Amino acid sequence: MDEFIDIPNSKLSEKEKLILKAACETFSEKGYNATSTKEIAKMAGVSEGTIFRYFKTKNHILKGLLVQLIELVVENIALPPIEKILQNETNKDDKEIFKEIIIDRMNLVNNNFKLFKVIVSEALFQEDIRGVVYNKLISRATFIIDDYYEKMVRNGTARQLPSKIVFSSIVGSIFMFILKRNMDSLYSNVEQDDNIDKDIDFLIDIMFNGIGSK
Amino acid sequence: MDEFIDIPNSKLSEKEKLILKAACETFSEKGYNATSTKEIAKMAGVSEGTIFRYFKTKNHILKGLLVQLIELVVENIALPPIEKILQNETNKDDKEIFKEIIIDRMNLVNNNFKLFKVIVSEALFQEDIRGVVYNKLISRATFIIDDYYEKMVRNGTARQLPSKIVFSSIVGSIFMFILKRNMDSLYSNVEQDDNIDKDIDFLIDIMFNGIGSK
Amino acid sequence: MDEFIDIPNSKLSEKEKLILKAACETFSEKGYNATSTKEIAKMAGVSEGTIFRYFKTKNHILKGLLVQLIELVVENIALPPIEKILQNETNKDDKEIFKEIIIDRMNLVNNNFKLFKVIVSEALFQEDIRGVVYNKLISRATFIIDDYYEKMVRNGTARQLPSKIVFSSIVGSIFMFILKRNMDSLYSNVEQDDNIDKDIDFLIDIMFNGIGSK
Amino acid sequence: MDEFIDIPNSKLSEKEKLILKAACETFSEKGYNATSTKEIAKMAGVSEGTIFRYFKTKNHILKGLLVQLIELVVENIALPPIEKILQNETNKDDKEIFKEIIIDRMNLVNNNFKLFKVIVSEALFQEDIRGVVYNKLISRATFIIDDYYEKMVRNGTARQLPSKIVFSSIVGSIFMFILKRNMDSLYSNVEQDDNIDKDIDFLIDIMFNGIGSK
DNA sequence: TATGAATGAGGCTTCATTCAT
DNA sequence: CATGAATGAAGCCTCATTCAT
Repeated sequence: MDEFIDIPNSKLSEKEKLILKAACETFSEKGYNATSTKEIAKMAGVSEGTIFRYFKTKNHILKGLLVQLIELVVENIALPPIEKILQNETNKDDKEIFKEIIIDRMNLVNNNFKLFKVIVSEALFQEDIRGVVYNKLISRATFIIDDYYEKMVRNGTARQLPSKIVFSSIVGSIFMFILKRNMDSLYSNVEQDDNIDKDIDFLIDIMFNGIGSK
Repeated sequence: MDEFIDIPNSKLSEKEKLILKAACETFSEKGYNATSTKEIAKMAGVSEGTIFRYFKTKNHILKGLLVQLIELVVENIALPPIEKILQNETNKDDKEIFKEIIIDRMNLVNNNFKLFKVIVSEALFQEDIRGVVYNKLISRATFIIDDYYEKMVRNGTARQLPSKIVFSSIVGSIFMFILKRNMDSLYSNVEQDDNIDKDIDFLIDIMFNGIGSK
Repeated sequence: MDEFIDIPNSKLSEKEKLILKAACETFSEKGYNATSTKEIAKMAGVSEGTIFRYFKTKNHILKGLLVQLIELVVENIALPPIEKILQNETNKDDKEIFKEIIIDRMNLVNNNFKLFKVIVSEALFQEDIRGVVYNKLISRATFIIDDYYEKMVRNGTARQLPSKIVFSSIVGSIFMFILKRNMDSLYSNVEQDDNIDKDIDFLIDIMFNGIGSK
Repeated sequence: MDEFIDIPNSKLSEKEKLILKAACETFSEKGYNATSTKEIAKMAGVSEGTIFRYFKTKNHILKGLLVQLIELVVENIALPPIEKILQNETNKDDKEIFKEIIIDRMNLVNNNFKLFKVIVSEALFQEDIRGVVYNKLISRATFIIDDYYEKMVRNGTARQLPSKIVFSSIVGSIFMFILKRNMDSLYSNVEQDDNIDKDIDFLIDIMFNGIGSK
């Protein structure tokens, strides 16, 4: 329920990358089920038959994307900003570091928004995909956040609270922040004063100090 | 796609309700595309032909569900707790009221989780559904939250912040809180000390005061 | 390995009969694998989709034919001529009865030659089909022949020999007789003096008395 | 179909033999149509492309097997035992010679059972294959048997009967004898007292003297 | 000469939708 | 109104065959 997705040291061939890219594109536009292998083939610029040389099944393409996503996240999980925090040896303000992380993660999500969208949407209905997402990604993210939060508490920069609630607040806020930005840019016809840097400052401010007055 | 969704003051016939209920059930389990009309028919206990007497198209069933969702939310939008707040005349603590609202909304979501799941997952890929969701639900929710938040500011219980960031924080936190609870109950094999009441208190605490120490 | 072919009290619908007939026709001409369901559909005068309302799978069509064959044989297994012999109460000469049986069986085979051809050819390669053919048909036929032969021995009209060799001789002779007649009529361009009645007399003569002189 | 089968004095290259062997193996297991060229390639230990260097078409592989079969039979057709008979100069009993032939032929068939199976099964459906089988093999066998039988008649060891009926009896008996032995060994779970030598004696006994008492 | 990647036609099967009963 | 048989378009996938390397 988990290990049947083996994450190979996936050096993908050029063709495989082409196909996955095309699949990600079309899946994210029309959804997995509504996308035909013929469409993927056309977008990838290969014949339909070729797809099945590289992916036994249409569903295996999805799994391929999942593997990509996992690698992407895993590879990025121990990146500088987070290392810094875990090492906790800078003299930077906690909020400053937090901001770096948020920006870093936001970029990760934004740059791979389609990939996330495809995986999440299919995780809703495919048990095995869901299992992998939960075990490989969510539980890992939870662990990191918890670990980090714990450090903050020890450092005296955060107060003692149930970590799972803290998780919901932090991750939920960031997630919705990203999501809303994406949707607003699609739907809102009002021109936006898009000062993202300040926005993130506010977001962090709320995380640390809440919305309550003093 | 087909044509625009007109939200009738829909008094649904018994059969229509049966079908929508069955569709909601199966869609939420397998997804819209992966569900056949035959399955819906069987689960609803009607013939396949009957479905098409009430819904011109399979996609119209989905639209039917959307309409149901909208009515559900709209009907509940001016409910007592919110009224209280908007009237702002109680002597209750703001947090107390907030908690009531959260619990109320959480119940709404939990009781209709499948419906939400179906709509959200399809909104990801069907332009017209997405449009309706955004315009009828999200923008409305935004408006309400904004309005309420503004009151709090005026009352001096909240400090002045950009409302869209406040929205992300509040809605994101609550959303993730609900989502995580649902997922943990599915995947975590650790027995949970499920003290939801306290958890919500903490959630609100964080909203108002942040996670920062002092 | 045997019972998954359940022989229903197969009152076949008109459509099912049409499809099976068409399938038998095309299978026997081109073979099972080389026949497309589209061809069957066209020959049956129905749409391709219709086929799959009645037969879950292309292979189920074959199974359907097998069931037909079994019914055909089983229904015919206790027919008058054989009954007569088993009752053994006529004053007819054994050879006379034998001849009746052969003619009767030959007609059975000739009238359903295509059906036999299809089943036999597929039994060569499909394990489950082969199992059913062996258990339902061959072993049954063996039993009948053995039983009958034993009677002849008791009656003193046949001498004591190993029954399985007797089986090979009798069934093999008849089988090849039928087969050769069919093939000759296809390939031999010599006009045949087709005196089947006399031929059968000779065939039986050989069975009873061999080809040796005196 | 493609073109006529020319039976070259086929000295096959090593590769060709490998491919034909592999094809014979897989065809006999799964049937011609159900076997992919990729499977043949893998079993032959060559690449798929190589196959098509040696055989223009998948069907040409089958033809290649047919040629092999024909050579096999033709080469064996004038073998010592038969020569002996045709020369008719031994003092051995006719039955003795007959037995030798049967055993010899049986071995031929048994050793090349898969090849026979493949050819026969495809001859059922491929017109050109069938033609070759009939003209090159069956008519030739008929001729031999007829010739031999005629000699026996002249020698006084067999009585005068229509040769085509004699053919059916002899060939059918032997054929069924071999077939039944093969099937019984597959399906019968009863342990067999496999005294093949005696069995053949009985088979010949029946051929010469029939099953009738005295 | 040998390889195996690439192709695209075609096979089996599903399914939304229609319509006669 | 309700049914469910019929349809045929479209989907996923296989495979014989070609061809650049």
